Amino acid sequence: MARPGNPKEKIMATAGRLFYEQGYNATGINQVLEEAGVAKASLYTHFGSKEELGLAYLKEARMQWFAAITAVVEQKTDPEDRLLATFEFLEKQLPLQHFKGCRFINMLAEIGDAQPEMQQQVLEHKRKLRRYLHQLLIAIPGQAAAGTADTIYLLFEGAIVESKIYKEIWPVKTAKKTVKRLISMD
Amino acid sequence: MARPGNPKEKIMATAGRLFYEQGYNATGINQVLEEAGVAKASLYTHFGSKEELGLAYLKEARMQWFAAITAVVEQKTDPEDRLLATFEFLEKQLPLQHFKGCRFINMLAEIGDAQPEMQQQVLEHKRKLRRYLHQLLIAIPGQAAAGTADTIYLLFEGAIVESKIYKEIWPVKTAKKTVKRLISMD
DNA sequence: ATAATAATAGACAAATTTGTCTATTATTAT
DNA sequence: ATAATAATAGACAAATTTGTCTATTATTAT
Repeated sequence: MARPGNPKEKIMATAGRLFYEQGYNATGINQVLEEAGVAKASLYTHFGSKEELGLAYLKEARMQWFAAITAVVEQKTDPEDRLLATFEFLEKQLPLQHFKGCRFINMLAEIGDAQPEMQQQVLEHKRKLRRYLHQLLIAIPGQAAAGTADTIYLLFEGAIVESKIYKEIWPVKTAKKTVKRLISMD
Repeated sequence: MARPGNPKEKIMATAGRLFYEQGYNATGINQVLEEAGVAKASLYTHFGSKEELGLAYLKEARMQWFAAITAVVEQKTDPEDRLLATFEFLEKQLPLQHFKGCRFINMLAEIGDAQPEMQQQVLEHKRKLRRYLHQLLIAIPGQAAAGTADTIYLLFEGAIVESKIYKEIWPVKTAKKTVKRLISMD
């Protein structure tokens, strides 16, 4: 079961996969260790506890998620195409991940007020996404934004969550269609 | 810790509260028993396992949730008011529940493909909600529906999820405003 | 009143979970 | 080459988890 990379990276990769596939609480540290092919002490020297591993997971996921979505958006030059590319990102990504939904929303459902740092990571991730969509919208000439940016944000988030529930892509397509309609209204 | 009702009802009430507040996996059977003031054997005669209790919880929650939302909708007679009343239901309900979000989406984040019956309950709950919103929309004269009903559904769901993340009510207000705008377009 | 049923307290088991610690081996830097 | 550092295997502990079982008590129906 040896995997490429140093023990810390192996733990991060395996935990990232298992937390997403099975959930944070349903994944034991022993399974992570076993599938990563790494000694238990390595986990506790690099991360102090399971909770810190969970926090590291969220931080890593934030970075990777934004890297992935911006990479797709930056392939486009037209402002409208750039906004719509965020939904095309979902259309490609969600089926590839077997409609497991959003890592952050999933984690938030599992943790409580006893883990404020994790809650904070989720909140900051979503704030950043909200700002990002807002920026993409106001880059389109003649878009006053106002409530429209938040509507787009709600549709984006709704699309992720519902495609998880139905394990179908129509929520993303519907959201994208509505966004097109909204930005052609003003 | 004696609570009103027979043991089965006490377990349902306590599990319903704890699963929602703490999450399903984070809530042990012993805590449910202790807070319900009920013997362990009572749980295992009425429900065969924790998983069956989880399933009963979802079924009960489905019933109660629809009873609550339809009660609010049925106070209105004007079709447009009836559709908007669903968002007013959220505006009232979510803060009262301290923005814990949707019981079904929360549960879905915790369970995997090993619990298909629970997944099915979530799916059927959401299908029913989707149909319900569709019906409320097409009752408004001059509404062709088409994709609009699903857009409203996505905004409704997005509003629940995001108000949980931000612990603020603006997502519901934004969603409601957009729905008003959408139905006055055609 | 009495018999049948339901519920209780709580011991117990088996498995699992997070986390620590030790002795040994491998890797890296000088 | 050698010393310092990193990683390993795995025993061990303490707590927790789900679930079973027993002997006793309370409730309900006749």
